[in-house]
Amino acid sequence: MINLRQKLERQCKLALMRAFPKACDGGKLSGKPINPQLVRTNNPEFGDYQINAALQLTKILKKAPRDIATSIVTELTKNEEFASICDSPKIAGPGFINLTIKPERLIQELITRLEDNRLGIPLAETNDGKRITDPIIVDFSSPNIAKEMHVGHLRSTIIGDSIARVLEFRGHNVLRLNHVGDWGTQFGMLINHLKSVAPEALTKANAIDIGDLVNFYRKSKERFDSDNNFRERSREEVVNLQNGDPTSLKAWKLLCKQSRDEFQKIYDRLDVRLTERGESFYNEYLQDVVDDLDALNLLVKDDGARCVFLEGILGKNNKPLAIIIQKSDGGFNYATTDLAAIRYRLNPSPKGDGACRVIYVTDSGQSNHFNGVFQIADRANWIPTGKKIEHVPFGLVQGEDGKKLKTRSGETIKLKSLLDEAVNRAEFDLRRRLKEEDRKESESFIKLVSETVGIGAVKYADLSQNRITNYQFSFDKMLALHGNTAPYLLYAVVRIAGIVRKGGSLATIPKQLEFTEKQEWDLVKELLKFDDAINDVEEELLPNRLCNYLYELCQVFNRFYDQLPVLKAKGSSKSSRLALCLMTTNTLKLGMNLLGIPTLERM
RNA sequence: GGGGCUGUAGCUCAGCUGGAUAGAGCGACGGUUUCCUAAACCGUAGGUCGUGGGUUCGAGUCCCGCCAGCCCCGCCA
Repeated sequence: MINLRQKLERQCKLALMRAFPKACDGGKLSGKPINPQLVRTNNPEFGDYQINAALQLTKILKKAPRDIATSIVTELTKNEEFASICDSPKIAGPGFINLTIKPERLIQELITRLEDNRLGIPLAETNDGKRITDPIIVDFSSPNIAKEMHVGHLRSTIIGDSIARVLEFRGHNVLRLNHVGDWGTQFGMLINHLKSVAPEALTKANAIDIGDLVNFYRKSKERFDSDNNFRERSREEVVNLQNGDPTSLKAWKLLCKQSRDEFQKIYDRLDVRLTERGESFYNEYLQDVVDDLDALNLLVKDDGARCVFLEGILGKNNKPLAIIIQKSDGGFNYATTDLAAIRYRLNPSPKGDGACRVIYVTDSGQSNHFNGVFQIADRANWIPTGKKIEHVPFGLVQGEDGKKLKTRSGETIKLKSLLDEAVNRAEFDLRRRLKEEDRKESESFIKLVSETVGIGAVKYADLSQNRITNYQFSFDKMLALHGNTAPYLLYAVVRIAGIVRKGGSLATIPKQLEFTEKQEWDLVKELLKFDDAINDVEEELLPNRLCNYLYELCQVFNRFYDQLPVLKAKGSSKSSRLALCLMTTNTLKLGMNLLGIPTLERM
């Protein structure tokens, strides 16, 4: 209820200014404007919102908090707009002012949203009411070429996608960038190996399918580690590639294409859309980074390498921490690439993306790195005022033993096999249930439900946890039918679809809604919190806020569903309850969609 | 040695500009189905919010110290 809340906030400020004009003027002068401290209550018995300002003002005003509260309430009730939104405010406890939204106002709000295909979520605008056109970049997923996607890419891909979806829905122009590792020293050995095992691939088109890239990578690494001659030729190959040698370039492109095709299978399955723009894209901008930092006198030669020493961050020996921009052999490394990327992304078109906000979704192990790089970009004045670059870190994926997730033999878990297992388990569970309930379903139904539940469970388990902390991966927990899981949420949607199948129509929205039961009002109020949840995700980039909301909505809905009949209700009660079902299913479908999880009609 | 993150019920986790009695789920114990998918709902038990200070009318939340765990720390990304 962002709009109602904003109106209330305005009325509260007005009331404060009228009740205590001197103190408010003083607050303005001192740069600390007096805030009504309007917050949502945590307990329904205190109404919907509460004003906490009275307690804080006791010192400034030298009055008892309840007296201050009385003065605020007096001013509030004089105001017509306030009176049209809230019942008369109540002073409670040491000086809280409890506000309750009028039921007719809640119904009005609900009807507005029922008729709005955006469910009351506004499009993002600037302060003066214009649409925001500058893109927001979300940099996520970022696997390495010639390697398979593994569990380490899971969180970035899922969290990044959800953040991008929420921003897109709010109307932002979102550029989803896949900053793949497609450059660097490892390509020397890969190209070298390719040339020796499949030279025909470099002369004919589509001559070869490398097939198992992981195996290919492993074999070339083995040779690199054991064969001096091979190692030497690999180093030369890196130079060839960087100098733009056509054959090396062709080999490189071939490897990239192979990887890209493999990645795409996973992205298709996860329904994640990405624009590939690998590290190599920034090659031509690297030298400028060095030159410009040098011109700004930020570069220092140390031990043969050219570095920027960070301010306020000490490394070993109590010396400022150095970030290497150019290696002693003249090569660049990842800090250089990231700096070039920052410049390109923030530079206006056509020399850049002209982004207003750049979001990096990577594991928290890179926090130090981004801290350093952002500081350098800032000191070089490469971040125009009003533009934001932010690291969105997330914790490790751990097994149920609390250690980094590995296979039993200690290897990294492939993303594909992880998804397969989730889907297989969902299928097994579904078949068992069908048998128990003596239901017959087609194979295509079983496949669809298993895939949706399995993949949805993996995504939801990840998203529903605060991303900052490490995340304990458990198939049993994510696929559980109870608790804060994808199956529980999916089931609520299915229940509503069941009502429709049994003769309830959600097609027409009644002009008048009538609610008499507590369970109905609880659901109304919960439904109206959706915009707050979306707002939270956009501001704090925490998708778990949306998950928590959807979960709570399901709990409130299930209580309603369990305790009140819908189809057997009479007259306006039936149509009003159907309207609640419609709003609930619309909210769940949209909410799940913003998490990247499709819903089902039956399961 | 330096830096970052985390520490909340037996377990996994929420806790939104500091606000009233710290919330879920799992697990445990007990109850509910002639009724829209019981894949649900209701109830009981379970917490000195790592620890010691400080700020505040008020601290799980902010500041400082300490303890524990995880991660990172110049020529890989």
